[in-house]
Amino acid sequence: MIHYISVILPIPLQKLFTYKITVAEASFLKKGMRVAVEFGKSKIYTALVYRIHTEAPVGYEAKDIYQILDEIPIVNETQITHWEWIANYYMCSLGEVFRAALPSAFLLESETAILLQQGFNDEKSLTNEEFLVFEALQHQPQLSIHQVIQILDKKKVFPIIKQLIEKKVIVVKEQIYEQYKPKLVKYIQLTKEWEAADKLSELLNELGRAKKQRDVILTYFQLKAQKKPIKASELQEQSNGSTAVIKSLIDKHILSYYYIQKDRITFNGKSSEIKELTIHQQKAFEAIESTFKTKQVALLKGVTSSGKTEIYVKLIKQLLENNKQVLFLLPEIALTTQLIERLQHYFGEYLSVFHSKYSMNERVEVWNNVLESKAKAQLILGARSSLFLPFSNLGLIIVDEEHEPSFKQYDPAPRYHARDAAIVLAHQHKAKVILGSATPSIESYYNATQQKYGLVTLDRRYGDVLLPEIELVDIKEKYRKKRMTGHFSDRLLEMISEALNEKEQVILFQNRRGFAPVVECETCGVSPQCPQCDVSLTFHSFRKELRCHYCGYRQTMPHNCGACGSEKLNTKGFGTEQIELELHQLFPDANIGRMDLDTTRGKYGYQKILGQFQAQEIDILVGTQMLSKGLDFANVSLVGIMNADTMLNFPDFRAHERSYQLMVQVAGRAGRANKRGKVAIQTFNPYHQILQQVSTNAYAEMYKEQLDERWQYHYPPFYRIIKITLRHKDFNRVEEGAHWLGKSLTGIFKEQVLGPTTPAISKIRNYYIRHIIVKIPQNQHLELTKKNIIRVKNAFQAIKEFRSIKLNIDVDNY
DNA sequence: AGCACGCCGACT
DNA sequence: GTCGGCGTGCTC
Repeated sequence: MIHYISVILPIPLQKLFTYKITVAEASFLKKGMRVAVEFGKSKIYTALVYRIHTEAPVGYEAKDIYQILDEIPIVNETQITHWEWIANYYMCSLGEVFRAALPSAFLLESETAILLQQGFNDEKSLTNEEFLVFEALQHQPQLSIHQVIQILDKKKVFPIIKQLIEKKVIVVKEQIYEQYKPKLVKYIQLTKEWEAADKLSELLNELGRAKKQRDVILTYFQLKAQKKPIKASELQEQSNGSTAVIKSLIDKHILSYYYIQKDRITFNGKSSEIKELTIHQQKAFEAIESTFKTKQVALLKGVTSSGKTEIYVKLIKQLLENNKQVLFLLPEIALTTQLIERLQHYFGEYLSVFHSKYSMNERVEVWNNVLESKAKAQLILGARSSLFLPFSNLGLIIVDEEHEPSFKQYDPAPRYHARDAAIVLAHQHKAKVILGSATPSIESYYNATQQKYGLVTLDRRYGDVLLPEIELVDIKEKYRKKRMTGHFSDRLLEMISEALNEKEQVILFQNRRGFAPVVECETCGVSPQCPQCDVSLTFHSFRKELRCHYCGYRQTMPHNCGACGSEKLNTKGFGTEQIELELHQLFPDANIGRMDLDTTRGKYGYQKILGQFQAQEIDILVGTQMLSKGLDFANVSLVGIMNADTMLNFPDFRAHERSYQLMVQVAGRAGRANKRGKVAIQTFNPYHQILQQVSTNAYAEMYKEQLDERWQYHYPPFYRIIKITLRHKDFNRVEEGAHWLGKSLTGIFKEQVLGPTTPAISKIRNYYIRHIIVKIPQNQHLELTKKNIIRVKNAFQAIKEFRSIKLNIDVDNY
């Protein structure tokens, strides 16, 4: 009897592939273990055992497997079922899900390059073979697995590589992550005994003759008046003291040091006890519990700063006590904020963080801990990909900031929505789901009103802090009356000055980076375009260059118009850079920071900026929507939205919903315990219904209007959308292909097909793009629809002229 | 996807 | 005469 295994390969092919195994291997292997297999002429892939059987394949001879990679399955049955749902629902291959699901360290391929790990010197601990690889790496920067095979002159090198990784001799290429060393900054404060202001004279007395020390203390009090944390270096400099003087004050227990990690946001509260819930929180908590008796999903709609986290904490605690695993999903960017640290305070030893920026070793470690259901992996905090961890006993999934678009993966496949996939996963585990948001997505709120989800609302802010006061500033009027300075209205400037005078911080939001999105010739009206994309180039004043935000193309800013030679080049529109520049001129004494893609390059870029903001080294922070994600800064009293109109006019059926969410979220950054925050929204159209709704916090009204529109124009939640994208370098080729595909689909789905349409940006990186949208009414069979689409797709790709057209399908592209 | 095979243009 | 362009087909 010959034994076989069918395996999943990490490639976009629908099929499973069958390999031959020995009897011994057949009894050892289990579904969910990895094997290395040869595929094609020379490639070696990591594959996952899907089925062990004795059915000889017909039509070809099965190959032997190359090697077994695991002792025990690293993927469980539930996961594979979940993957199958994803592959099926989002119309991609199981292999693509497999690839997305496993940390790359689990997917060693023959192409994988091996590099030397810095700092290894314990050569004696290596075996002969290991030493050979080590030595080879002394002479060349990297090795491929093929080269390792040659060097060792044997076929099975995976165990050796695995050993070398474990011994920290080598790293695998994808693994070169920027090493993050936390930088500590020394801050200084008075000790408890001397903290009270009335002790100042006593203190100065005490110091008596020590003039230098008295100077230091006096300087300390001066600096303290600025309400900022005081850096040790700053104190020393300002007081003309020396390290010795400060040292002696430290020794006398008058001053003490404390540290803030420079690049990282630090949590500066100290509580690690789980807080008592307020009455409102407690009510919400109980409502969730009773919802869970009859429903699987609860939507928790809580205004910003209502203390949703405390409710989560209490629920998590309950589940952990019952030995259930909890998954806490967050949008990618929110993961670096205070929330991690807060939860670490509560659940330190049970919590692991998992996200794609973590190093490969860390991710493998978390994976293994979850697999073994270890104590420290009972609560997982992570971005969307943590959905794929090998949970065996999941009790609750929390999707915080449920409305966030970053839960949807756009590229590459699987194009899944983590919120929706989480609900399915929870269902498999018979677990519950909480969707939390201050501004729920229309779909989720609709599901709640349809009784599909339970709805729990929390509309009191913690400590009854008032919601910020929102003021709409009509800049059309201001321009007319000449009350604008650059892009600032007199009103906004007034508010900024006020905040600065009070030593409070300001956040300014402008959802566009760079200096100006368009450069235009005054004489002939021509503006420089990207040679590879259908967009005009954005001017970045920092490097005096023009950049394309889609392909990264850059050129130096020309002196005259490329079309007519005129030297009168103007900029149109504005971005964060320009706002920053104007601020420097308007408030020369303020410290201004900017946070956008350009200043947050590098892994810890934005943590650094946020750290500075937290430490109040920055008074005014200008940024893009990065600013909106769950950051709480105690000292921010004013949020300004520079221009609300650009986002409102975005051509997308969700533009209004998104604008509402974004503005409410950004506005939520303003305000603190003892003072009502202020928000200024500059707009040309203050009567726009969305702006009115933002300013009056009228979610229900916004929801109703949006829902009507969705109904009228056949959008979700009433219709599902499948978006097909076609891309090709040849304009005519896509044009024809899209036309053909559109016609075929229309043949089946009639007026439910929209397009082909040319997107607003019709070319990116020299690829011309076309979209076709299929709308599926609720009563239409989804499976069947997808089958039909796949049939048409196959027919499309059978036509040889169209085969080179890149085609992708995005289900629920929102 | 990736890769080999294969058939046509512009170079030593 | 060859190098290399990318269209085509296949991968257990």
